[in-house]
Amino acid sequence: MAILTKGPRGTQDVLPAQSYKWQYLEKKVMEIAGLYGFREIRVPTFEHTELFNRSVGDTTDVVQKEMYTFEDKGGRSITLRPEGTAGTLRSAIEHGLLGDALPVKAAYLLSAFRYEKPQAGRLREFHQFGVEMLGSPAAASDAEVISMVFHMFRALGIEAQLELNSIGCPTCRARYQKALRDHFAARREELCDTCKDRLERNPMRLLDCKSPVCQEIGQGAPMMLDFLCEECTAHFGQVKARLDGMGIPYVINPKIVRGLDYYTKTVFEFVTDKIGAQSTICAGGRYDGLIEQLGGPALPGIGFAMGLERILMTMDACGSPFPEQPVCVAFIGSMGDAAGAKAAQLVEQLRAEEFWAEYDTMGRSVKAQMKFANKLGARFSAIIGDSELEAGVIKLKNMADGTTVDIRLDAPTGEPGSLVQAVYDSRLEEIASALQAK
RNA sequence: GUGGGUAUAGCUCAGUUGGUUAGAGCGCCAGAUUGUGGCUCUGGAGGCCGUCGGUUCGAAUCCGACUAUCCACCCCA
Repeated sequence: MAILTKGPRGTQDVLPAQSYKWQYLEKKVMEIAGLYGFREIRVPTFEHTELFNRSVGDTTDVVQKEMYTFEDKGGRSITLRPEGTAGTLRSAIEHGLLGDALPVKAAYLLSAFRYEKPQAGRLREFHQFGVEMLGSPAAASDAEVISMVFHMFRALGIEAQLELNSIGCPTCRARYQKALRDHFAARREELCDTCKDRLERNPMRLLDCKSPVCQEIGQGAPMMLDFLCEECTAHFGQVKARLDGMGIPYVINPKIVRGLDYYTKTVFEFVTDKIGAQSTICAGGRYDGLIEQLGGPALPGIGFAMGLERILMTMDACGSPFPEQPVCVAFIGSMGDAAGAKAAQLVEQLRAEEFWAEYDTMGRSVKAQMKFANKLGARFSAIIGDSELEAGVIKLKNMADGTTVDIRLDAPTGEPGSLVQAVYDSRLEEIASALQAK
């Protein structure tokens, strides 16, 4: 197919027939976030490359091989955001948000970009909803953020399992990584090639290698949770206690290792078994040193992001309910110029009352107009021709049962006999019958 | 970056051991007595059979490369 008529690899169009699902999801999560005090923040699509190098981390895959980085015409190194936390924190620091009452709670809906090989649930441009809660070191904030996700998923009809871990603070993690290196270094030569590399760069990744040999060597490897310092142990205990208290089920998964460098202490993922290999639909954690590292005050923070494409896939797989799409209330067809102008007037009256209404813009036959009205799912239709114009009356047809009522063309909008009034009346009957049905 | 599958109409897909003008369903358009939808019937439009090369008298069909796509690894949301 010609390059002009094909979107770039790893991108996806949301077509009109599907966009209502996105609108529903975005509205729902933002509403719930609002109940928890999170207000929307909007940050740029691109940032200085250095911001991501510092926050996400120089050694991570995301920074090393997945960023869309380019030089702008002013010679600056610019990167399309691969995630939302860095820009959000940069913005909070830049605008002094952290000098206000704490905690600062911000929520975002954004697109992010990573140069990866596309597969199910993984795109090069993808969309995230996420929040950042800044300033609170307490386990209560970890629990609040996690419980918010829990409630969002319940509202969206999503089944997912919460997995929880603590990766400690820089101090206890350093001790742990040393112990881990010692464990694997003893049988270094048997490890797979990537794991030999991991041994130096990111030893915690050794634990979830799929190679049977590496897994076997990993048996009996030290566990992070056993190396947590006193403070980190206490914090993790409090998070679990809070979640228990709120009745939020979780499993401890000591193998959760976030791929972004900034995480400390609590890390968590919500995973589902319904959408293929890319099963993490929400992930986040605490990042206590990050704000300071980016040049802000020494304040802790916690946040998460959920991948909206994956969320929608999960909702479809779970059979989650979506709101009904709006239906066309009336199609006013016409024959001839004068009638067409009148139809347009009538339709505008309905639109002024916030009804979806349509008229013919194609110059089609009456039959074709009716067919189109049917395709739109219009509740009512009418055809205006010379005789209707002369009589000043049109027949408004109920498309469901074929019954008609007379509408006076000259009746003002609010009066009986007018089109708008007839539509309102019909809705009253609808509501009444709906009530009776219950 | 590494594997494997796939590539025919807007969509979902047939297409025999290579053999004439490449098919179906859905969708779209138009008709089936005057100006009325759904159901039914009839007709129509719409394809460089992903691209390039090879084998062959002859390729949608066999072979190769490329590209795209899907799935998995990896990574991550």
